[in-house]
Amino acid sequence: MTPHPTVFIVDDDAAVLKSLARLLRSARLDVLAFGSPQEFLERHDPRAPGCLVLDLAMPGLNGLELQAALMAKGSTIPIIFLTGHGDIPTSVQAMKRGALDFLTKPVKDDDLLQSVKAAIEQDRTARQARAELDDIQARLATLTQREREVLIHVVSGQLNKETAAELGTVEKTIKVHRARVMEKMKVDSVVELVRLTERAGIGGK
Amino acid sequence: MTPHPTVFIVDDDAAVLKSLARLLRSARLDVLAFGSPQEFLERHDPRAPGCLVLDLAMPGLNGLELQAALMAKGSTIPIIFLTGHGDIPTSVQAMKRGALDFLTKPVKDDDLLQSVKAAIEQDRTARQARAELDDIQARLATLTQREREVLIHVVSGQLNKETAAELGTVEKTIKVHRARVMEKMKVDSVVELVRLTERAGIGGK
DNA sequence: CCCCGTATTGGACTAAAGTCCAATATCCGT
DNA sequence: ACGGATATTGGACTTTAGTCCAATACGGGG
Repeated sequence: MTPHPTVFIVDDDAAVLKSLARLLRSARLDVLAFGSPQEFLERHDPRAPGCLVLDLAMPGLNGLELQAALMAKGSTIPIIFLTGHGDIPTSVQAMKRGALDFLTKPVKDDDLLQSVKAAIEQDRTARQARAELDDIQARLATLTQREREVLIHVVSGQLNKETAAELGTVEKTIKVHRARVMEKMKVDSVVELVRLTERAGIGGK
Repeated sequence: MTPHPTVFIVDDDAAVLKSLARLLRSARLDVLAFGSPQEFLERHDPRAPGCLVLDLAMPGLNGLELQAALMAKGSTIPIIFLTGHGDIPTSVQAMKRGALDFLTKPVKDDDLLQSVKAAIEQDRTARQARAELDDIQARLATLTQREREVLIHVVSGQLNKETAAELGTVEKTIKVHRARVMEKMKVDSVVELVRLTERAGIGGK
């Protein structure tokens, strides 16, 4: 079902790459190593679960740039920076942009493993939340334009008669749309409907 | 009404303290300077809006310890660290624990001002959110035990008859409680009630 | 012992929502 | 032009929820 989480490693130093891969594999983790950020950026599938262990200083694209590029591509993979010559402003920058951790070489095996585990866990919960959201969106997508309008009014707490007036139709019609909305959204109470739409950012106030 | 936001500065170096205070005051900010973390910890009122500019290395309590102490006290004041001799692990640690920024001395005036402004703004929105939550909690506090139970069932999407059965009473009684709940919570639709309780972490699923 | 807050219940309706069955009226694409 | 999706509306009820007025019951406090 859900593929195994993978630890992606990007480092231009082949020796480091190999050593990191060995450490992680010894902890029963699936590892995929990349020798350059470009390679990772091109080949990485954002749908793959896991986390990224990223060297900061690399030729071509540095770590922060790769982080930005991934963000731009919509990837939300948790990133753990690893660097030998970083400075404070860079680390702070990385953390502010959402990096999960920022470790310095030489890194203690246990520190890295701990961080990787936390990253994988966070990716897992983020993906789960995302999946639920996608599910809601999928249901929303089955609604017709009119049904969507009615939905908005319903989760705004309006009465059918009010909705009817605002949409230029009669209460009876609204009831029909409303029933279809409940059915398509797979809920059996307005309360559930409110919770769903709330998560999807609809209706608010 | 809402008091002016204040920038609290804590630094054991009197010269730095004075210079920072002057810079911030020149930007029309209210400033309160403290020469030691203990002093700040004792005298700071968590209700005061603003942010904290904190030197990392200080005798007695260092910056991170003060951060922890404030957190333990329930203070959510945004913290901007300022340090001359910090290292990456410390900065990362501070950021992970919620620091808003971590700057290095000598700091560019503009960097600090920018950060302080962001911190004040974040404090403002956090306080606003908190105030709304407190308001909801206050209303919840006016409910009787029974009314609270009914509330839970209502925002779970149950019918009055179901609630009645589970609470060992009749539908009529539930209606009365329910009406009182709506009145005390100051809402006029179940939809609003769901949104309120959602924010207060009640009912979920 | 009486008053107040709380919990309950009845009666009598009004309002709102939901359910079935059925019937038009468009618009769109094959 | 025909079939399907979409939007609308009616009629006829059944369920739920909400509203008013009233009344009983219980536990504390004053």
